[in-house]
Amino acid sequence: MLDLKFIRENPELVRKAIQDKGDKADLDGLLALDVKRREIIGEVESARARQNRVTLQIAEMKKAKQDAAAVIAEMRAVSDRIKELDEQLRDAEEKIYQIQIRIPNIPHASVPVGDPSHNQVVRQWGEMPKQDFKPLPHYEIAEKLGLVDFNRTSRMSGASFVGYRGLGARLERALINFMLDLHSEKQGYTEIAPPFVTKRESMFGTGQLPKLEEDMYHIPLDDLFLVPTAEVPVTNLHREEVLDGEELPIFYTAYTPCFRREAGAYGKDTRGLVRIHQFDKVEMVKFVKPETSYEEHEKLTANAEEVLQLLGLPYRVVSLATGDLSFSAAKCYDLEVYAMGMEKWLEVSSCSNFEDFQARRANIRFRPFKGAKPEYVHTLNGSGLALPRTVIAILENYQTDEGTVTVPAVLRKYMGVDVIR
RNA sequence: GGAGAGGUGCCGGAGUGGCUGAACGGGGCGGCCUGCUAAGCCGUUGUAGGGAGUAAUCCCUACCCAGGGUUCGAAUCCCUGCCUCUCCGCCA
Repeated sequence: MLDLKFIRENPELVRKAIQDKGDKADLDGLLALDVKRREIIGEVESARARQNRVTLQIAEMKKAKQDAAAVIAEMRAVSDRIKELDEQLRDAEEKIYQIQIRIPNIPHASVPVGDPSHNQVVRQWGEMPKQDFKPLPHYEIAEKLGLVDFNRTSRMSGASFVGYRGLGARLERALINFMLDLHSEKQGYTEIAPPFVTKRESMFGTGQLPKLEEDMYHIPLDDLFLVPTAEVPVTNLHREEVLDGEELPIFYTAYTPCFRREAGAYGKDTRGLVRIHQFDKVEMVKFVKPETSYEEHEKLTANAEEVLQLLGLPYRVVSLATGDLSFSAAKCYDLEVYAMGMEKWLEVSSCSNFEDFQARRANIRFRPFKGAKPEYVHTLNGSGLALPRTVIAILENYQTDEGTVTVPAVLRKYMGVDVIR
């Protein structure tokens, strides 16, 4: 969330951000309430100052065995007035807060302004795959090779739930291990194995709540949420902490399944593995000093790109326009892999810089040096990568005219086979 | 799941209704002193909000896990929540 003082001092900047992101937070309501709030504070604090003075007198009088009844009666009225004002203040602050937490982060100056049609392809990597036979879509390949149990798992858990079998299951596990190994051994990330459910506060910290509650799986009995991404548990690892400046930057990587209700997305991309309620993902999360966050953002994106490069999958990097940017992000690159069978670019990674937006919500700070005031860190995260669409690209781009799938070289040691047949 | 204990400043640890933003010890920082062995002495050491001033700064308010309540007045009493620890039970 944004700092209240910042909003007060830069209302036009905030207004533009709300507009550019296509949001409709009530900025004017907040500004009016803020004026009211400060009026109340002025009054209640002077009343309290008086109360503090008189209360000492009462103690003196009692010690001197004087009758304090009259003064106490007077103070009772003051006390009542303070309570009244306190209530008004609480009410105003709660209303302000409810608006404040719904104001989106401000896009960085380098982000293209406009709706998603203004997304910018900033670079492209790899050869577009070509075959002299008619490539099949992944769901047909998976069906023929017995890699995915579309029908049984739907019967068991509902539509858009998918389970893997045989070499399909092995491919899933191979990809997770390959990605975690790359991030932790070569790219300097510390591996985390977090819980797959979190409390409400953690979902709030990273910005999923309150806006996206209907997209989350919720366990009412314990008021817990299934994680929609490892970003939630891993970023919240340092919630309510003041980190030592020397610890920064902190790089984490984690595998989790991701649970998303995808409310409102029914009928879109329903075929195969493109959009499912539970999918595997390896995530990277960074906690950095503010002045380095944009440099770290580029590096994070490069780290995700390396996964695709090593897998030999062609992709492009898209800088999201303001209208496509998530609520919490200041800037975001999407990585889109090309899948030959579907003839589509599929989003497999979002690499975002949240600046201090999440850090303020989750209260994650650092002390730049000994004795200095704590400042908010900048948080970033990026998928490295989401598995199902990576699997789509592998199955489709590596298919042969014999109906088999060649295993990408880097995965062979994890798969134990060179060809899926 | 049952029973109990507890959450105080950077850390340890006092404090059970007014004089406590908080004793004492440690650490950090600043200074002094010193040839006697990683010593001694003195001082200092939180955050947030509101207001005044060009500013250094000053005034007020709040904060002893969080949120409510009782009271003229709460770190101290009551309620709720969160977290930690111990014992018992259950369990992969």
